[in-house]
Amino acid sequence: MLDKSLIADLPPFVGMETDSLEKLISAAKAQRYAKDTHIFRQGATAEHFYLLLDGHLRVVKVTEHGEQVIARYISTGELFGIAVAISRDIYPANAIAAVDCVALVWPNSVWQPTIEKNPSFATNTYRTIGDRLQETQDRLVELSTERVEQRVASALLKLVRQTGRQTDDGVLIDFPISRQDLSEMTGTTLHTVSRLLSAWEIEGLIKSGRQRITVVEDHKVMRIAHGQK
Amino acid sequence: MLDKSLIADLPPFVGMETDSLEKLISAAKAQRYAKDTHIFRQGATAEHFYLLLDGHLRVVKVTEHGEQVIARYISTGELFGIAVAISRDIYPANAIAAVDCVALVWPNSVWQPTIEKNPSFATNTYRTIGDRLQETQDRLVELSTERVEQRVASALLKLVRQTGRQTDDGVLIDFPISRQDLSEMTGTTLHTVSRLLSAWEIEGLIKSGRQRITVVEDHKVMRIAHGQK
DNA sequence: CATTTTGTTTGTCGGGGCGCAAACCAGGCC
DNA sequence: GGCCTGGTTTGCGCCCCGACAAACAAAATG
Repeated sequence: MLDKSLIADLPPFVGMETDSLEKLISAAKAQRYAKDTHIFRQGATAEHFYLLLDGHLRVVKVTEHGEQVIARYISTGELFGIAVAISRDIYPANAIAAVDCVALVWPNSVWQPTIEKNPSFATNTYRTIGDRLQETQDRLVELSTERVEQRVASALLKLVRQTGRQTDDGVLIDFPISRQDLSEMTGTTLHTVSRLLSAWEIEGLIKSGRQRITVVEDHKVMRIAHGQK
Repeated sequence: MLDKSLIADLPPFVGMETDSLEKLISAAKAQRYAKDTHIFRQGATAEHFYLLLDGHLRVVKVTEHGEQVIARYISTGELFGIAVAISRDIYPANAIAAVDCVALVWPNSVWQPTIEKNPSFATNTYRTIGDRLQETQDRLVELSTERVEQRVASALLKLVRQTGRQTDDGVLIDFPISRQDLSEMTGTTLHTVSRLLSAWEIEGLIKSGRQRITVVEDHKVMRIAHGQK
């Protein structure tokens, strides 16, 4: 049996009353997802919504020509797959575990009553959706007006902020991320990303290895992201 | 005094009970906005939400370097400026009248009670927000993976679908739209847009004049948008 | 009607970054 | 340990498209 303490302190649930919380958690199922497996697939009918208890996953849109675009990364403590909140009956993207993950899964039928009984939960989740809309629009602006160099730098900083772990070298992005992934976040090719990272490594701004990136001189990366120099 | 019949049949309000509708409309103020004036400004504190009763307006993000990106066009019957729905306290963009417009204006204080009393209104608006999120993400994918030619063609088709008016030449986009506007919708320059439109006009796909575009051969434009040929 | 403003067209040039290809490298796995 | 898969680096050539410039056309203004 799951305990409400698992989620009580997570942002989506702050302000919820204890009994509502207990009811909610009792309707959940915990589920493990191995690295690189799908939690749900683009185009599938949306029957559940999720909370990521542990791990990192990426939300990926696939075009009809097979190209992939990473819409966002989801980190521990975030809701995802909440198609039901915006009345969508299919998932608009794939969700793929970037590392081994644990998630709570609810059937969509739980959503409506929960929203109605818990205004603070409703507010929290709609704010989340707003955040994501805003973030997506910001990326749109970025993609429209800034050059590759700046976009890759921004993406690095966003990942660092979201999932950075302090090490003695600098701040490490705390899950495996390839050049290809970065290119799919920034609308370019892995070749270009590779070239940029190589250059930055030589200049000492970052350290990187196979699917590992550590930001050493975040000031300088920020300068690049903002187009100075 | 405003009458509820003004809005009763509009999508956001379908399913609302008559007395709620009357209450809502009685809290509204109608307001006229001349062409090219701002309804609200990016960064201003969000104190109202709006419904466009007549006209067309564009939602424009401005970057710190002064470049503009058109997030979307709003047409008659749509809600806009609903920052309050997603708990934002400032508007994330400018709203500018593309033609003379009439809008209903509500103070934000009306929002919460209306949402709570009218589940169908809540559902409708959250679906709208979902639609906009989805649309924004689709544009992100487009911008990441498709070339200028396809993006401009897609933008034309979207405008035609949203605001097209049948004429004997073809389908006219029913408000003034410049090459510059199109470039700000598609992440390119007005020069490139001008060249593309000129070429398409010679091939007979469209007819265009100063701030006027008519799509003649929508099949062919669709083919371009989908990258065939 | 003359003038100014604003949108549009068109030419030329150059470069950023993509496509393609090949070699390299690190881990995982047997 | 040795193979092999998948990630990374690097070189090269080309082309799309952005930058700049200038002329033009059509409204708007008075």
